[in-house]
Amino acid sequence: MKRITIVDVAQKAGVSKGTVSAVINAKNTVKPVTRDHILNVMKELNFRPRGVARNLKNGNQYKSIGIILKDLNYPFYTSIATGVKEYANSKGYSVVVTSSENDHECEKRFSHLFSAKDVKGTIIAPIVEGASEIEHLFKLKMINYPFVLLEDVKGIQANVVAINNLKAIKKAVKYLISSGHSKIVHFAGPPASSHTQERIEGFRHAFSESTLVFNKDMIVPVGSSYDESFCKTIEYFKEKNRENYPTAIVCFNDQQALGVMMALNELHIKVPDDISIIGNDDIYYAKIYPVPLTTIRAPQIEIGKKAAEILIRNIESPHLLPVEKVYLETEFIVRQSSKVLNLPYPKAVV
Amino acid sequence: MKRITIVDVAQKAGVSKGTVSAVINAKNTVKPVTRDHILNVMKELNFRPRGVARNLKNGNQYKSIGIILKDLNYPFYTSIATGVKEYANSKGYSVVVTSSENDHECEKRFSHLFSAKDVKGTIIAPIVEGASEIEHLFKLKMINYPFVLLEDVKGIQANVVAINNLKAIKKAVKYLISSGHSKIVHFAGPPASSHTQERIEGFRHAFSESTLVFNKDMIVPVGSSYDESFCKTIEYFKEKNRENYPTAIVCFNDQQALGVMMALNELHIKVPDDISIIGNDDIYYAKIYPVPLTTIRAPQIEIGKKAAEILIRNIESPHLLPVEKVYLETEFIVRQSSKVLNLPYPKAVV
DNA sequence: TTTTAATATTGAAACGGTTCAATTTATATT
DNA sequence: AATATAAATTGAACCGTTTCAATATTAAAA
Repeated sequence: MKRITIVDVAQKAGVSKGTVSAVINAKNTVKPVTRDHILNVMKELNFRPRGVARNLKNGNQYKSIGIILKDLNYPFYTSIATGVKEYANSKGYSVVVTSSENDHECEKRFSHLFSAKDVKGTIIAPIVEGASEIEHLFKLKMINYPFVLLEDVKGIQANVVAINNLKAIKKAVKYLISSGHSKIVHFAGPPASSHTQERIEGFRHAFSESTLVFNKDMIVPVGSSYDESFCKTIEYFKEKNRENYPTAIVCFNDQQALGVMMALNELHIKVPDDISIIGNDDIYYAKIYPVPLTTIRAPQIEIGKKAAEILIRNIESPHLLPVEKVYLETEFIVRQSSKVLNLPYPKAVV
Repeated sequence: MKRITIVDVAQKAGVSKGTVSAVINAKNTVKPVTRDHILNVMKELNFRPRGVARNLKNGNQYKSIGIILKDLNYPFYTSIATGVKEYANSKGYSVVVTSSENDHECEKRFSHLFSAKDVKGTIIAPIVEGASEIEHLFKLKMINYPFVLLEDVKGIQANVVAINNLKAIKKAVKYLISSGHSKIVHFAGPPASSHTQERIEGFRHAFSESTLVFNKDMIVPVGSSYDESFCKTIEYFKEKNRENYPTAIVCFNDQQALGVMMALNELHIKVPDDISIIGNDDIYYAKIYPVPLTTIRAPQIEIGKKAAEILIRNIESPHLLPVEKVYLETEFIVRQSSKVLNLPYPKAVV
């Protein structure tokens, strides 16, 4: 079926392309009767002017950048998007967001989509699992399309803004150790995620730098979703005697931590009196809970802003810029889900 | 500064446009040495082929639709987006999401952006406050650009998929009344939102259909954010004697309800023993709380799917389709934040 | 070396609008 | 009615790519 163009409208209405164009663009040079007639013909033919064609001549009416997240329903990502938006808007860019839903094909499709739609640059939370395919990133590089990754990807030199997961977890574990915890476990994230590996690594490192010894039973495979974590937690504690309970759990992320806390609530295990819980990310909902969550705050807004800053710098530069890699610091936030067991120097009784 | 085009590259590289184009498109007809040379020139000039121009000839490589939400950080909206995505993906469309952040200018900008970028159609959560401007919607209509609204907007005939707020709240209030509550209040949403008005209206209606009488002290202006609702709740109860406490609060939405519950927790008022709380929306996090929230479930996924269905039907139809308006039913979900005070026919003691 | 086949490159015609100087038509003025 | 002016319409050039038949170049075969 042939696509309806402005020529079809012009023909059927018995006018020139120029006049139809004037109607489309609401110019006031068209005689009302002509205008109405053309409008009618447009409706009859269901003519929809192609944005692409309109913009070819006009150029950059609207400047925009894109973000490809992994999950639109996890507040961590939407907060990053908020940061991106803040910076981008201040520079006159609109931001469009998409989510790959952890699907590699989807990520590829979007990266092409954005470059095809003249979205000037894109911030990508890349799916990196094992030997991940990155030819789509190479394609973007080839056409000098500006992009920034939210996670380092091996095998390609590209801009990155991320946090240091290893260091972050280490800080948390060391805090627990120094507050007298010795039975600490890590509820790990989804096996495919690179974050999972980095956080396990950080957990282990913390032990190697302390007097405690690491053993691999300390790593419990759990996953990141609330439901998974709720179920796995119930299982985990059902199989154990009370004297073998850990005194602290370092969670993969806050969503998991919330699942853990709900499960413990169900099991009548008190947080933080019986067990300390530490989350990761500091999502919005981590505060909205009767026992606010101690967590490792990733500066989500800052990540977004920094990524947007680098992206827009690249977009606006007339010449190709060298690659930048930025790792932002995390902040350990103590709330009420964790507890100091004993201090190195016990408080004197007054 | 002049924009770099494929002609500049061709000239500098001493080849024709066609060859450069072949390189850009990774055709294997180019001699490696030529290819490398052209690639170098592209880098030197920082040449970025314009997607718009590439797509003009190519046509619809990628089909996509857009969504303009009001707030990317409120799970209610992102759940709708998830529904949209499910349907759209099944039909081969990619979905791009934006948020107007309750800013009317932003909404306008995006609606133009999408139509300009050849996003085939858009689902819009319109900002309707007072006599809201809707000329941008008229503009879309004029060019027969397909769109679906997530809220009815007065003054324009357009596709709508929404819920019946009035009916929903009414159902909840009637439930409370029939379970023996008589001191019921409504914590209202942001004054500018049309939802706020509709929900107040529903609240009032429920009374007019019962033996209880409505008075306007039952409507407490609170707002929708967590922080606002936390503070206002503290204030509200600080000013009251215990005997004047309501026995039930119908909240504007779940986020507000969570703020209320946290505040009550702070005030040592027990939910549901002292007060019943009813939310609205049934967002994901309404379940993730030690006292799971009784709420009025808006079928978010379904809303998204239905909107996408109508949108895509319109996109793919060769002729202009008549306007559709769909109102989906809400579901009242009783969890643990509400309590039956006394049944109409008291249970016999066995 | 010539012929043939395979490979690489060219360049003009699209793609579907917008723009704007030139032209035509309508209106107002003398 | 003729002229000047204003309003409406036209149409060719243009935006920056891709496409593909035609051509030029190179490699293989005779």
